[in-house]
Amino acid sequence: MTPSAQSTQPRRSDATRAAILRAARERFAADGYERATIRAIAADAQIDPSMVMRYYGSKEGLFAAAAEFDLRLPDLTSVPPAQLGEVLVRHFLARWEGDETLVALLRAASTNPGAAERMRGIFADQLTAAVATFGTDPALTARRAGLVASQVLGLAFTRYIVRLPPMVDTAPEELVAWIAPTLQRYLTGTPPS
Amino acid sequence: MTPSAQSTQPRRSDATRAAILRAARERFAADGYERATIRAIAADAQIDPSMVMRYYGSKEGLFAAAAEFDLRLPDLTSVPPAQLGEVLVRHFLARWEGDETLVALLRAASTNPGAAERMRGIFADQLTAAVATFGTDPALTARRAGLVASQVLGLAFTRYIVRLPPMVDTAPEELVAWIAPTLQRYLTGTPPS
DNA sequence: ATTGCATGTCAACATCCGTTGGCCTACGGT
DNA sequence: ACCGTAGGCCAACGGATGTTGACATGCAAT
Repeated sequence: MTPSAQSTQPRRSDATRAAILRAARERFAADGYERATIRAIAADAQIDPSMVMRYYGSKEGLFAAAAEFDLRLPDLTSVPPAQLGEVLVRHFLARWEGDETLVALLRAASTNPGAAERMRGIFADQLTAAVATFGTDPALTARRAGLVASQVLGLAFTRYIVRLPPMVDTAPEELVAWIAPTLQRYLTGTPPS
Repeated sequence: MTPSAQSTQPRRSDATRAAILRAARERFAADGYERATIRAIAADAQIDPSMVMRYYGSKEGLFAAAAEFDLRLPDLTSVPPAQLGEVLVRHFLARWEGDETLVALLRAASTNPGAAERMRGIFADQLTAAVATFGTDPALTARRAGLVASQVLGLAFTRYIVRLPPMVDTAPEELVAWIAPTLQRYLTGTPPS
């Protein structure tokens, strides 16, 4: 422990590590897991492919590091219950437009089992936990969270992956207006008979 | 034209072609486009990889043949307007469970541009056409169809690809009950301000 | 100044992939 | 019975990919 008494002293290669991670996220988001090659990522980051192996061990390890993600869901207990749906869609849409990590994860989850597992974790843990904070019936929270995930992921899939023209061209605010009632019902609606 | 006067006389290799196509659909559905190798498909069909090339030209050509698909949407004009949503979810769910072609297309669409293009065609053409048969405002039909696609594809993505536990465990009838009102509103609901 | 270690480069290996061309076999029309 | 041709198999090529190891370089502590 030489200069600063931090638990992890800053390494000289941090810039390189960050460049690799940034390039990896771009490539994974644009091409998916298998088409995104280590060589292409290294070229983008202007370093040698072997550095990727040194710092992240393997392609799987690189993806695991690049796909680290937090939904950053707001505290739903401080949201008026009638606006839960609207708040959620707006949050997801903003989170998706601002960070390509989720697109990378979404693309990779279709073919890579590890990515699917990670996606399952994110939505089963973070989203379910958020729904549980205000839910009444614990037996239904998982199902409500799953339904919300189905609509939110469907929105992302059609807008960012398949790029269905109507979903790409529609303004975010209009999407929010259409989809918010759906999430609202999934979250607080009475379950069907 | 020996026996029957059909325009395309049956070839002796039809059984092989069908075996290849069946194996291809399975592999594409299970592994996605890039992980599904021609060698593995040929092994499943118990033939030589070169036969795939002879009959389908290339891997792209094989996929194009294996991903041929028709949604077989029912005639929506003969459906009571209040039940449009329910009829549609039920139809999609049945179509998805009964034919793995759609799963193959869905998986491949994440990474393969051609598959995404095909998916765009299916939903932009077939679904939009079906919605247009009863729609009142032509300017809105594309958007309504896109919203329906977002929920339906999200359902498929979470249930068959990511395999989110709540979406996998829930019975089809209960999913129909939850999701039908969503499609109903996307199809016939009044647009937001 | 010298040593040690992190950083980076270069070349190569082993494997797998899509694809190709040559060759054998057996059916079907004559 | 004969022969053309379609069906099928085998071996190989060219290229790409993940991964590895040996070797250079430069910073930092002694």
